[in-house]
Amino acid sequence: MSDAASPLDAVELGAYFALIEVADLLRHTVEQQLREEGDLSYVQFQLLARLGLDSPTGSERMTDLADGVVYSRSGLTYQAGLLEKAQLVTRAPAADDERGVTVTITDAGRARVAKVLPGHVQVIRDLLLQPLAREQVETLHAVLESAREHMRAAPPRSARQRRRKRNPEPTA
Amino acid sequence: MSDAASPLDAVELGAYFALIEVADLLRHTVEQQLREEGDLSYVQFQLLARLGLDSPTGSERMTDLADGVVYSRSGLTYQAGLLEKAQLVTRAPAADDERGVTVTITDAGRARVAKVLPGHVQVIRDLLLQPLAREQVETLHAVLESAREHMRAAPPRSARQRRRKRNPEPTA
DNA sequence: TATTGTTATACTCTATAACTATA
DNA sequence: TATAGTTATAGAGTATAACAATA
Repeated sequence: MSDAASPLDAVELGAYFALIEVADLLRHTVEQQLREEGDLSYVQFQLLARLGLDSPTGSERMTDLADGVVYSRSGLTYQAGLLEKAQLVTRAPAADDERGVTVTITDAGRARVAKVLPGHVQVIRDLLLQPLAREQVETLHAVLESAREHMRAAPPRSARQRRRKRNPEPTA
Repeated sequence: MSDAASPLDAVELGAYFALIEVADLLRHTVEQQLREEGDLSYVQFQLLARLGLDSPTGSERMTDLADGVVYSRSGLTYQAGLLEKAQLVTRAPAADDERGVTVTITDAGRARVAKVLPGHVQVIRDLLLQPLAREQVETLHAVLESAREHMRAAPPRSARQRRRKRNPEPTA
């Protein structure tokens, strides 16, 4: 609760900058791969992966789908619209709640994910995992998992109004 | 060199997804903070930080400035233009090479960085560092540093034409 | 009244290609 | 010929606010 924010030391700063750069570089490369091999943006891939790999039914409500992928509702509507236009998902009124919309992945959607996945994995391996010892991957996992849990639990300290909480990733 | 890409195991996948989500969440929060407290985008902040905190002279060539921050030359021109319009940097022909342009941070630019830095540090602390033990921060740093080094050295395997190599962060 | 989702709109950012000028 | 940087342009994505429909 000190209000004189002490500067970060070299290790803290290094961890932060390395995190940002590594993630940025990785994401940029993955985005290219997804675009070239599957004509998908990263967000679109995430949505398809949630539906195709995570959901047992291949369906999810818009609201649930938004969690962890998008920061605004209209953003999800936009992306879902693109996926629908590309025939990769369908949208239909939710069975139980007339206000809701259920998004369902199509066979073409599943095929698209399958088409893109090997290349995706390859990028992650080549770019991120390759130089790391197994033990390092394990610590990386553990530490980032702590951070993630904390971030999900702690909404921005600065009392910003909550937007969308973000949630689990595909368990592929 | 196996061409049948074996899938990633749970730990590898977890490390990847956690990395993406943590970085995304952190970046999103930092971007809000920078926008609100300093009317800066993250890229603009990075550029100012390079000039103000890294460079002894407060000046850098466009090309050097691009490294590590931006993926296209026109993108840098655009951002530098915004910073110049906001009086945070100046642009002038390079002394030695008539083709080049030297970007220099102004006093107002330095002031802007100073204004924004405490809040920036606070976000990183609260959101990323707070739940981690010192030892975890150290391993995180070490592991990500390996990954970063590897990424910088290894251009996209898939033989993509090189865009811009990316480089060091502010040593603030 | 609160929630779900869409629409309209405006804006920011990015990238490609064509171009100018200097090395 | 190659490099530095800009410009024109076009497209993708995001967010806010207003709105309609249902709970």
